Amino acid sequence: MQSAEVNYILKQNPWFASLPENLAKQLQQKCKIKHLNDKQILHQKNDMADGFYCVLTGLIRASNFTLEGKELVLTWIQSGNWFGEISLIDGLPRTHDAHAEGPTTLLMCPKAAFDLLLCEHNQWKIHIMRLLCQRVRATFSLIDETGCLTLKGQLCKRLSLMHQGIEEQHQGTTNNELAISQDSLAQLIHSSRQTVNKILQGLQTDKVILLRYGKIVVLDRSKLDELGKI
Amino acid sequence: MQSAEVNYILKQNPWFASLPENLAKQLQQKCKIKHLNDKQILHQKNDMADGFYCVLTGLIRASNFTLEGKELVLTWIQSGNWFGEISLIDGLPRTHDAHAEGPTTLLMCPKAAFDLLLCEHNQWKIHIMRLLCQRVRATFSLIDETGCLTLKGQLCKRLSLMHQGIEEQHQGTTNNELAISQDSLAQLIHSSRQTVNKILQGLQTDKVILLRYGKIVVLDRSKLDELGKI
DNA sequence: TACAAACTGTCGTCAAAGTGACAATTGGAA
DNA sequence: TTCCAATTGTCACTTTGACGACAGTTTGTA
Repeated sequence: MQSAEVNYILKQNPWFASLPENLAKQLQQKCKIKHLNDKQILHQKNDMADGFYCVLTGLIRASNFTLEGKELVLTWIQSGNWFGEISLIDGLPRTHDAHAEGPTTLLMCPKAAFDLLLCEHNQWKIHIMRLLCQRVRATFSLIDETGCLTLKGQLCKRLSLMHQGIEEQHQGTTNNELAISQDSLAQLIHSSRQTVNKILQGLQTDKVILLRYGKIVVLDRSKLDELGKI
Repeated sequence: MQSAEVNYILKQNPWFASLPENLAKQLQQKCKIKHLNDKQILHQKNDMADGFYCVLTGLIRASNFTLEGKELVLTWIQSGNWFGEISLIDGLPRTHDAHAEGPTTLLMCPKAAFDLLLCEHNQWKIHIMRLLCQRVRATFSLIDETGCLTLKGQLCKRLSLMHQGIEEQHQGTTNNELAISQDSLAQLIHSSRQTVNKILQGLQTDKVILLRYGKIVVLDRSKLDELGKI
């Protein structure tokens, strides 16, 4: 992967973009690229932290498992987003499993390097605090969504967020396609494939999306936004 | 309220107890005591942050409202727990309404003092980061609970946590009573009073709790823990 | 002691959504 | 080109739990 490409992806992320030039460079210099195949495990819940990550291409699925073995997806992490800081900071184990959803490329800043940054450059602490605040706010939003919205609302919200995430990365050249099966979507909102199918067909009838094999074409994101508003 | 009393309450909280002596003293010196009546509002969602708080006695209910006006309770904050740091750090508005549940006493560290601490004493940043990590982990737990557990499981988990919180504060002298209506419990787990009533009566039949007017007597917390395990 | 407000117990009804089953479609790999 | 696995579409069945209604109980207060 070209360095310019990596730079472009990183800069699309608001948190990274807000870093002072020198800090951004420091972090990037400590990172190495890591490739994962589809379904490959990055780490499991209760593993000790080995590094701080950023998704470059592909997706990371963060999930837990219930006692009965059902997978409970927390979220998908799209390109440009950093994750894994919690365990690095508090020294406790990982909160979730992390699997690659499709072939995925990551940046990885190893734990030792991360600790050194945090310890040697006091400026870093304030930016990590900001990242943590974003994490808390995003997680609160998730709770609000599941509490306030119907399944249709939750689905629209997620579709909208994913579409937005893709748009930010492929400025201008977006084809409005989300490569995702209805099965996976169901997992994401803790629902069933059949229910998701029914909702999606309703949205197709209303000309908000088009359904294709293994993907969804977004026709009207503002409508999705509206239906997913809290 | 006696200073010794305040000290005792503060020291029961793991985060505060983990602070170095000098930092704990600094924070405490900047704080003033604030009283709230039952149902009084501390702050509302979207207010700007005015300070960092700790519950001394009583309870704070953190909640949001849906578009239709239904209250969505995130959690109750029990004595010894600090809150309100998110908005102070990222400068964005409050994430939730905060109401007093019963007559409540707080410690308040005003925003200006908090900012000064954070800016002048570098040690503080690491402790605030730890607090933020705890917040994220607690919020993840909440999501896991709602996703994994049946309503009965969620209810048991919450009862267990509340009982534990009370026990920590009143060491030895606990009477095992949780002063809480079934209505409020229903709000806490986003359910209905009638359903909560049915579950609680099942638990009473199994001799896990006793039901009283406006309160619940915990007979067997280990059983509650077990039923609320993920 | 009487009264009102808050709380609890219980029932029937109804809508939302999980589940199993099975057929049809699509796309990639041999 | 053929075949297989993944995905989609659809239906009937069942469970869960929300909600309205109403009666009974407890508590504080006048």
